Amino acid sequence: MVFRKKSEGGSVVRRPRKRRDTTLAPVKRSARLKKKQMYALDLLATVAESLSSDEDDYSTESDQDVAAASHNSDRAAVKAEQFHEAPQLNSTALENDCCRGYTVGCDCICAPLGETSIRKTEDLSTQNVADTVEGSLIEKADADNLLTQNVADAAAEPLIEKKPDVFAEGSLVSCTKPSLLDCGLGTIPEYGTIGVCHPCFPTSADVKQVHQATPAIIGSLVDGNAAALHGLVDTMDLDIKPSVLNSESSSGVHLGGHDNGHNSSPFYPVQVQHAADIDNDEKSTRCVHPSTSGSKGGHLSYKGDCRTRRLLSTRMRKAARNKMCGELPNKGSKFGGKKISATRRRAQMQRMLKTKKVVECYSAQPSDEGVLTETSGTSCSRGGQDPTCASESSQRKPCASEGCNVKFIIKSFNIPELSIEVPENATVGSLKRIVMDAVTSKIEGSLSVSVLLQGEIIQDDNKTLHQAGICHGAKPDSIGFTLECEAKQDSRPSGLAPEEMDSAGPSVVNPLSKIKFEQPFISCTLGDYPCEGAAQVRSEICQAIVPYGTSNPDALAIVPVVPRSRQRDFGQRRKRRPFSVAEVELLVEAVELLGFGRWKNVKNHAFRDNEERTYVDLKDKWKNLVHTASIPPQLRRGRAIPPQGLLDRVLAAQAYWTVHHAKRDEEEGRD
DNA sequence: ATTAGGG
DNA sequence: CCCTAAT
Repeated sequence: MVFRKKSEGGSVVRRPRKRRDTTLAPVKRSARLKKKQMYALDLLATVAESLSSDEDDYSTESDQDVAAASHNSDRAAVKAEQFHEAPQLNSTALENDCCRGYTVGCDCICAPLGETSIRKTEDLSTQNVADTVEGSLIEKADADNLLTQNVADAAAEPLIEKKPDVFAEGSLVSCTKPSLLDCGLGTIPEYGTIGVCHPCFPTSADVKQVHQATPAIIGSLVDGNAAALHGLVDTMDLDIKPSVLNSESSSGVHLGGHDNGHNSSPFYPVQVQHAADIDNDEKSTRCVHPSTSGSKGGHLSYKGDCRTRRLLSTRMRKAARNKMCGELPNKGSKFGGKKISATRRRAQMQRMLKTKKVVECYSAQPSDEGVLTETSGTSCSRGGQDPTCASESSQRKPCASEGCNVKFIIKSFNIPELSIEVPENATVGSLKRIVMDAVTSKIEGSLSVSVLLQGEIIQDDNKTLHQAGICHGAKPDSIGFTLECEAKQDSRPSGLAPEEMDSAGPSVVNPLSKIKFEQPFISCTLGDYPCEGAAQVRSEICQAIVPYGTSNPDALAIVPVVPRSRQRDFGQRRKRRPFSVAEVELLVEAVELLGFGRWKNVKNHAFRDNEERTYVDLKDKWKNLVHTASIPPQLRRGRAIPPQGLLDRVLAAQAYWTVHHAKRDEEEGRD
């Protein structure tokens, strides 16, 4: 619903489904308009139709939803604001403070509560786990939020309690810097790749074969909460770089749950995705480091700052817009009347493909019968208590095997990058400990979870899913989650959602509940929904933690979701490289000579050899220079402000060429 | 591919 | 710096 409103906010009539409400150039506009209006009518009709059908669904279901949801939380008591804009990232156990954010990818599969009773394995210990799970869940059966915590606990605890294994990068797990990978861990000149995995569940025979993509099962029987789910964390890649290189410091930690088909829970619907899924064009290794995929060495840094978040969300929105455009491939020709459409749309499609990879790999692919069957059973059993289920079931589209049971899947989540300094004489053991500490210190923080619909973050926590537009009508890739890990800064779990705080009370803080996984919550809550949507978490990495680990090899092989190509790092941008004074001087010189506006010439004249600076950069820089120069010095902010003399030249050149351009234009106008 | 301009 | 529109 949210996105609908947004889309309606634009000029729907004139340009339905247009990505953006931008102004057309005055010229040619009228010419295009007729054609466009005709198309617009068609599209509008289509949109209206779909909207009205959706509305019907809502009208019949919303009341029940509200009723169903009311037991969950006091709507009035819950604050809407749930996002933490100022994550604290500096609490790593390491002295190194240049944490950029490491990435943890996870495949989290949600398990409806009832599923815990389903066991397909004879494995005794697995069964024990199931028992434990069942027990723990029964205790809290009616609190969906608690299940959420359980999942989070399960995912988090192994990280905290288990020791990582370290292995050199030759193993399956991932290279981060392909070009630098040839160095062994011991002699790392610049980067080493360290895999961190959790020791397998005791009953797992595959523990030692991490490099063969054997999933390590993490889980704990000790704690009832944690036992609720089994996380699989199989790999974590970590780039370690000497501090000397801090300027480029980028360490990536990848917690990759992985899956080779060797593990999925017999009693949970598990959808696992290969590590290589995301970057299947990366041959045998998956390069998960954010910096690998960027051009010019840009890093995807999750610094947790507002800007980054804003950037990410912006991009997600845009990606969503792109997707929406892409949803009408056969209608693309309708836009053909616009000349620019062809190339631009193609470019958009390319971008879209890049960003959409994530989406695609999140689309639950119920490739396996057993798993999904279990899912359906649970959903329905759960739904039985809920009137919503029945009504929705009747309305749900008949969808083969998956029925209403495709759950939300969190493929991965990002946590702040971690930079680790390790003395050369460090032992493997100490390295493991360091990595472990670093990771756990991050994980121990909290997860900030955002729910995205069509790329838009749904802010209102009190909305029912239907109200939020999350319903069976939603496209599988329309639902997304962002999980951002925030380092623990104080004892209070900042990642807790307001309602969680409300229900648990500030004084009752289960240490294991600090990490909040929204996804299981959604899965369970939505179990009654005929939701087909698979949740997606945007990140450049695709998996890591797979709960409900099991040693059942069959279950895992089931769901190899193979993405088309390596995912573009979402939100990645070029590494910021402030102009040096020398560069500014060059630029000023060039502009003094050539004038502003012909940036290609300026580039060729002064920055020909500087690959880093494009003419667009120069243009931008000039713009900024003019702005800087035009404001009083007291108001100037920033580290490297060019000397006043240079700024004066900027203003002079700007003034000169402005006049010059004006004269020229005037003359041209006369001619 | 360039240029311009908003964010 | 990014993104988009216009050329």
